[in-house]
Amino acid sequence: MQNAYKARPVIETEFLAEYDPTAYERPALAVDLVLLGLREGRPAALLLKREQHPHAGRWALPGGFVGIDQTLDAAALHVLHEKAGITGVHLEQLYTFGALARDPRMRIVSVAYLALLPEAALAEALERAPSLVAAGIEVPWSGEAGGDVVALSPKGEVLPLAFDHADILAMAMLRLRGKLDYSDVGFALLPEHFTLRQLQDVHEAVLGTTLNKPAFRRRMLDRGWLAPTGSREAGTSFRPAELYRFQPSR
Amino acid sequence: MQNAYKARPVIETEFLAEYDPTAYERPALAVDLVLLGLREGRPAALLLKREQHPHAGRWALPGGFVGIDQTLDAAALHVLHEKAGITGVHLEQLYTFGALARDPRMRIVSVAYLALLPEAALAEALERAPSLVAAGIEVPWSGEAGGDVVALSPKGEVLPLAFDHADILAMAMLRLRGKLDYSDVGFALLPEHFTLRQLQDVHEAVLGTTLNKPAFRRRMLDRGWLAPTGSREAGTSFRPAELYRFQPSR
DNA sequence: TTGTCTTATGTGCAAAACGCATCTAACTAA
DNA sequence: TTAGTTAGATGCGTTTTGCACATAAGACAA
Repeated sequence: MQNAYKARPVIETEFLAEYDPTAYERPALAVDLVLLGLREGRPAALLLKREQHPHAGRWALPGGFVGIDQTLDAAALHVLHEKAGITGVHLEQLYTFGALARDPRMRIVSVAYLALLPEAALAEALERAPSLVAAGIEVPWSGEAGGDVVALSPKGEVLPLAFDHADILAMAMLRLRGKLDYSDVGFALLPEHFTLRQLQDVHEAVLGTTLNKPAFRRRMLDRGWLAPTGSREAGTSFRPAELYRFQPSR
Repeated sequence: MQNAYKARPVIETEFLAEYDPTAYERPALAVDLVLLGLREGRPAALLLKREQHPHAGRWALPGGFVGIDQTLDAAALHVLHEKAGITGVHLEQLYTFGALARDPRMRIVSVAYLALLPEAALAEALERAPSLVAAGIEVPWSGEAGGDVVALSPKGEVLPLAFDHADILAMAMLRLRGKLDYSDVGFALLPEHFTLRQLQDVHEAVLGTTLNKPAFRRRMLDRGWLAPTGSREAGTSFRPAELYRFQPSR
């Protein structure tokens, strides 16, 4: 099967490209952002309705091309700023999508990013960019099994997604679920001060499960990431909960 | 701080690019492969010595440009085939590196891939591509802390790495360590039939620690991924171990 | 003032997972 | 037959986890 190679040594067929890569046609390079937050205890992503030709009427992730003098992270920050009007949120690279016919107009390779928006940032984005819609993301698989996701309008209608953006959203949920309980990403969805119940709500919303309260509480407190602020939640008609801050481990 | 945006709605500055993206200069797009296997119980990556201008004399990961009609995975498989002469090994996308001055010649964005080579595939690559060198990878941090890695020649000399390939190697080790005990990637470094000891050796080499034998054995057997073949290891001067096959969970 | 409602927070305990020492099995070589 | 070596199993104390339940702290209404 691979014996055809035994006879001849490996030839560096790329050496021409190494010397004159401009001789080859290049794919266009873009970034697409999953702007993810929580609405009423469920994951929600900010989407734009496409008005123009390819996939007109379908819903797309905010994105943009990568400038020749722009790093990938800078391009993602630029989209965050220009298309959602926000800064200062958690942003991480997700995966790079390079299928040939992702975009029917031309070959575009897209580096997907995941931005995590606390409730305030999500509201701010909706205010600053009125064309954005917070679509509920249904994840019909459990754990890290993977699979499709469905985007729903605030009224509950299924939103058809443009390009391969359903795949990108699925990858975002998969990665977030995978990282949630061994990393500190969960805190990126919370305001600076939060209660243990809010932290548990974040985990339950992302994982799509319910969690045992005393066990969750113990596990989180034992991690050493939570610093009590001394003050308490206000405005409840019952016992107010302690407010904590996220303290990155020393 | 972000109030400057309150006055004006978000403008789609990308719409020109959406219509005529060829008007913008594009970064070149490449793939770089971490070909990782184990040599004498330690991680090893296949590197090429650069003979030409940028970083001449330094050691680089095999890579190549992404063709306009090539998916990213296809480009990675092509490199695997042309530069290492192998096929049929585990290959997964790692991360995309896009720093502005990664390559001094021009702007090149590179999608890094991780290929996991069982011992036979590693030997085959070394035979088919004699310019490849199996460099030992030292990982001087524990767990998933992250940090630098060092490449060593077979004689133990430090090999200076080209471009940002040290970062790519570090990312490869980080990801592999992270995935090792919740996924089935470990089996990608083993032949079809293997003993529990060999499986443990793989885990120990990747993690850079020793593991408790009975606990490891129990954990692996309880996962349901191991199917006993009924036959036993040959050629030992002591009790031969049972050979297992990897059986993806039903 | 007191009792009720509701959620926060703490406790006790059984089940499961894990680390570790140790025991037995199976094979070679002398 | 015996020594040497590693595979594989077992027992047990410790740690982690799941879960039921008890107690604490606030608002509110009678």
